Amino acid sequence: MRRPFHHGNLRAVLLEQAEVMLRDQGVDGLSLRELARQAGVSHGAPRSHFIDRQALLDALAEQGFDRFTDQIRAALAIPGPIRERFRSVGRAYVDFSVDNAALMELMFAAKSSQSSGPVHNAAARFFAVLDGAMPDPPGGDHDDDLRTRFKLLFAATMQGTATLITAQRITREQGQRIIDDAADALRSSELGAHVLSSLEGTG
Amino acid sequence: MRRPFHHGNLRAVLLEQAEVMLRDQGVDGLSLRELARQAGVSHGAPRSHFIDRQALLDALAEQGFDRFTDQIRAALAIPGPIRERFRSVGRAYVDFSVDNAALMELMFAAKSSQSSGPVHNAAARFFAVLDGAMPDPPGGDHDDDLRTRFKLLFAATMQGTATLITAQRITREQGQRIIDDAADALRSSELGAHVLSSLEGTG
DNA sequence: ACCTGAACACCGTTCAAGT
DNA sequence: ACCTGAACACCGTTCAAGT
Repeated sequence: MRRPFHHGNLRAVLLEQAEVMLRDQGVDGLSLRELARQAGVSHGAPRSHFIDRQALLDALAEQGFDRFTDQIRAALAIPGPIRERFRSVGRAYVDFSVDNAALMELMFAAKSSQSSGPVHNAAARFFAVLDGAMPDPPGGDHDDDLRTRFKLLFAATMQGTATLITAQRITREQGQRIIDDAADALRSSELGAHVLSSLEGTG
Repeated sequence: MRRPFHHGNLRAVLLEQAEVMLRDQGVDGLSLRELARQAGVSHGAPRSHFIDRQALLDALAEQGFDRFTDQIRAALAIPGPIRERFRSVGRAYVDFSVDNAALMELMFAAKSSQSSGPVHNAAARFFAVLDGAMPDPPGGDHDDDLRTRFKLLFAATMQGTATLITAQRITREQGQRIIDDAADALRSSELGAHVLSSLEGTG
């Protein structure tokens, strides 16, 4: 029972194994030839599905953004007051980032910050959902600039917390505490007061 | 006038060129053989100064932490009220991180988060100086846990801001705004009130 | 349309040998 | 102590040829 000439499933298998390899060995350890070996095909075979190594990394980044988006969406689905929403999103953001550290590097790499293409679109979808963490106030008389500043401040805190945990400078527990403190500090800040006043009781 | 057998300066030259290469091509583009070529030595020569590629990367990370430390120290040297100190440190942190993005990756890589060795020590010195952004209150009756939480929250915000700029998700100007907003939000927060009350008028 | 396999130009690492 | 240069085992990429 020899393998057929056509694998039939190669692209999916390569992506799946690539993710395992990425997690275990990091980006540097991700080898196309090793991937081909594991899939039982010749080293030239991946070329039919990914034009080069970067194309495979881009596909991983795209997939990563989609999964990340799902996680944030799930966190947003949990009902509760606005403070609880932020904590919930923060937890989801940090957890995903820490559990997929090497993947996050790919996703946020300058290379992947393309101005078009599938990765760009997946990233755009992600940030759109993340924006949903703070729904538009019912009135509509909000200051868009203040809202942006508020959101970016929280996004930066989440991202930084994730980086510090991944770099093993702080523990996961300390990271969780940072998120909680950030949610509190933001709420009680002048910036937060402006932005959140019209949202109280929304979630 | 042929080159002498002993380069005499090879280690320093390799490190210097490696930093240029790191900035221009990223970590992936940093090749020992290319480095040797530029220095006019054989490809085996670097071995006498760096046992392997990672050893050179570690040396770069160590150097990076030392320079980063200097930048933070310079920012702290500027006199002013505590709010201004935080803005100043934040600017320095973000500027260095963005201007040395590839180097920062090395410095914060899990590989470099060693429990001993020169890199670990350089990192420890850095974080000690960063701690100095918030000097011990004169009274001494402060809550150490609250201070730690306060510092980590600000550190996470700086780090996250830098990452978002490097990933080209936000502009440098937006990043600067985040730092300013963070300084304000922290100050007016309950956490900030507890921690900073005994420090007002210190700087 | 998908895969093979040789070929090419790169790597990092090792190590005996030279100065 | 420092450097050379051959050797080895890996890469990614290209491309004619096979099915």
